[in-house]
Amino acid sequence: MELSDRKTKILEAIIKNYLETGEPVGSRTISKYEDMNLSSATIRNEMSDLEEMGYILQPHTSAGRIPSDKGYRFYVDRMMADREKEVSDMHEMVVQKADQLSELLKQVAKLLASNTNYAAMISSPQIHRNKLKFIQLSKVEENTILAVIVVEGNILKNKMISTDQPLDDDTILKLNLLLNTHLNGLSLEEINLGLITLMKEQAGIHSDVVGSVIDAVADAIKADENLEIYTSGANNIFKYPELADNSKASEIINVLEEKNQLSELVSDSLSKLNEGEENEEHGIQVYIGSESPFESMKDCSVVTATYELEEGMRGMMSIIGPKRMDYLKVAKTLKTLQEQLDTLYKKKQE
Amino acid sequence: MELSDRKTKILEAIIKNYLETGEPVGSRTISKYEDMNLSSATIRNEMSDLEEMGYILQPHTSAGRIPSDKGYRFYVDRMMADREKEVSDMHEMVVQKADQLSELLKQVAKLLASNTNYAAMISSPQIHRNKLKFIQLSKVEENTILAVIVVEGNILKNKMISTDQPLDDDTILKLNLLLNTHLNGLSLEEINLGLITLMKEQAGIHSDVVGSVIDAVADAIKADENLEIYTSGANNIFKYPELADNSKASEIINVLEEKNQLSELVSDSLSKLNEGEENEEHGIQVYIGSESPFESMKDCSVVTATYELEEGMRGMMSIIGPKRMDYLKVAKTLKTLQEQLDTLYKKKQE
DNA sequence: ATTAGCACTCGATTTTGATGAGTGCTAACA
DNA sequence: TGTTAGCACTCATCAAAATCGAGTGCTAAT
Repeated sequence: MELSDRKTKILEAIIKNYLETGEPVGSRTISKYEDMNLSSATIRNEMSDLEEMGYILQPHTSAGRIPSDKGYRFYVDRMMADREKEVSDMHEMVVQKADQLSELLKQVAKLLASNTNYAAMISSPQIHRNKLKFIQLSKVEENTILAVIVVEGNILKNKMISTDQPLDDDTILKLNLLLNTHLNGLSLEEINLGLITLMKEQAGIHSDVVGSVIDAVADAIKADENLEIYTSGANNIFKYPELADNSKASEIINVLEEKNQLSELVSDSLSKLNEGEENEEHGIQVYIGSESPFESMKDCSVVTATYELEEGMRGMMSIIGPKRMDYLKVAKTLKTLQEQLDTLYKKKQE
Repeated sequence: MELSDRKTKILEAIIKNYLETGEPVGSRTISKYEDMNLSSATIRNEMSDLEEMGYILQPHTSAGRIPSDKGYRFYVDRMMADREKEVSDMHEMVVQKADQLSELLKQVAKLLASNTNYAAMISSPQIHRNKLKFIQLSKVEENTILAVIVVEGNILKNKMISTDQPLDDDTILKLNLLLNTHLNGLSLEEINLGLITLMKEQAGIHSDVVGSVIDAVADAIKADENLEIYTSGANNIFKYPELADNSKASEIINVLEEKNQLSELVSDSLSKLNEGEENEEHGIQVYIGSESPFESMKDCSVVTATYELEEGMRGMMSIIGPKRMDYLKVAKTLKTLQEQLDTLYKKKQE
C-alpha cells in the first residue's frame, strides 16, 4: 500500500499530537482538527491502514495510537527535508570564550542540556591527524623531566618523566633539538615505532636513560587518544514519564556516567566519518529507539552532530531524550552550537 | 531516662535489622533473636520508651519502628568507637599507578562506588599552599606564548598567551629569569598583586606587551583554584527504594552532576580543617539525614574523609547513600583508600 | 518484672464495579 | 465507491469496598 496524501496528513497529525502530550491519540481527537474534514470513523479506517503499514501502533486494544519507530523515522526525514518552514523559539545561546578547551566543552554541554531540556554530551575533538608543533623537555627536579607537547590547534599534552639518573642540561638541550627536528610537522598518527628507534639510535652514546625518556615522550604523544566526554542534564530525563521509570533511568544514567562506552562510540563513528562519504545536513544524525547505538537506550532517541574546530579537529555532540523529543528544536540547537564553535574558535586563534 | 543496657541492645538490634531490610521492624522480630530472651510484649514496652527518648520512630501507628536520625547517630558513634570488633568483608581494592592525577582520582571514585554500592565523589587536592617550583615560557607561534607552571607535587598548570606583538627570544629568556627568581619557592597563596606590580616595574622598558604576559601568568597561577570533582556510581542510588523515588533521585543526581556546589563545599570544609582542630578518626565524618550539607540530601547520609597526598595537599572523598547505609563498611573502605593514596603517592614521588 | 492474651489500628493488597476513551464492524447514504 | 452514523465490545484507569496481617497498647495473670 502507498502512503496517500491523506494518510500522510493523518500520520503527521498523530505524531505531532503525541509529541506534545505523550498520550496515545485517538481518532476523535484528529477528526476535530480544523483542516481535517473527516469523521472519526474515516480516520479510524485510515489509522487501521497506517497500523498495518507499521507507522503507528496501539499500546493495547481500545487505546489510541502512538507512533512506531518507523513512524518517527518518517516524520524526522520529512521534517529535515523542509526544516526552514517551521520556526521554533530558541533562547539565545552564547558560548563564552574559555581559556581551556575543556572549560569550553563543559559549557557547551550545559548549554545543550539547558536549552533542550534533554540530556546532552559532547566529546573533545580528535587530534590524531593534527600536526605536532612543538616539544619541550625541561628539568624540574634532579630526576624528573617535564615534557610539554603542543599540537596544532594549541592542544597541550604534558608528561612528567622520572629518570634513573639525572640528565645534565646539555643532554636535555640536545634531546630537545633531536625531538623537534624529527617530529615537528608530523601528524600524531604518523609517529610510529620506526621513528622512535631511529631517534634512539641517533641519540647514541647516552643509551639507556635517554632511550627511556624518548619512549616516555612517545607514550605521551600516543596516549590519551581516548576522547574526553562531557555530559550535562542527566536529570532532565526525569521530566519524561516514559523514561523516569527506575530501571530505565538507571541504565541511561549509567551510560552517561560510564563515559568510556560513549567515548568508543564517538571515536568509531568519527573515524567512519573521516573515511566515508560526507554526511550532508551538517552531519546531523537521528537515531530513533532501537536504531540507537546503545541497547539501554532503546526507549530514547539520540541526535548527534559533529563539530569541527579546524581542519580535522572533529568532535561529536549529542542529545539524548525520549522518542517524542522535539526533533526540530534539537536539530536547530545543535546546528547553532556547531556554528558558534566554528566561529568562536577561529576568532580565538587569530 | 537513661539508656539501660537492655535498651541499648534492643536499639542496636532494631537498627541492624533495618539497615539490612529497609523495612520497619516490629517487636516480634526482635524477640526471636537468639540472645534476646524476652517476649515481644517486653520488647514493645522498651520500644515505647526508646521512641519517647527519640531514638526510633514509627512511620505510622501499627507499623514497626525505624531508627530516627538520633538513633543512627547513636549507632554510628558507638560503632566508630569500637570498630575493630567487627570485620565486614571487603574486596581487594588496588589503586593502579596512574600517569595523571586526574586518572588516579577517577579510578578511586570508581573503586569507592563499586565497592560500597553507593554513590561516590572525590575532589582533587587543594594546592594553594604548595610552593611554586618552576615556570617556563616558550614561544609556540609568532604571537603565542605557552606558559607552563609546575607546583610542588608536580602539579601542572598551563596557559596559552596571545600577545599583541611578537616577543623576541631574548625577551622571553629574560622574562623566564624574572619570573623564576621572584616566584619560585613561594606558595601559591603568597603570590599577590604587590609582587606582580613589582615584577612589572623591574621588567621596565618593554612595557605593555611584557606587562600583559606577566598578568596572564599571574592569572594562570591564581586560576583553577576551584577543585575538580570526580563522581561515580550515581546510578547506585536506584538500588535503594527510599531514594529511587523520582523527585529525590533527580535532586541527588543533580547535585552529583553540578559539581560546582560540591566543589565549594569541599573547599570550605578543607579550609576549616586547615585552620581548626584536627579531627581524629582519620578525619572520617558522618552526616546523617538532615545533618547533611545539602538540603536535597536530607534523605541520605554522607560520609566524608580527607586524604593527603603530601604535606598540605589535601582533598576530600565521600560516599553518598541512604541513611541505612553500611557505615562500618563505608568507613573501612574510605580508610583503606586513604592509606593506599598515601603510600602510592609517596612511591610515585621517590 | 515479665508475659500471655486480646482488641484495635492502619497500611497494603485484592476485589469489584463503574466510567469512558477508543476501536472495529456493519449498514446506510451520497 | 468512498464516507459516515451507529453500536457492540475492549480495556486501562479510578475509586470504593473488602480483606489481610503485621504491629501496637493495654490489662490481667504469673
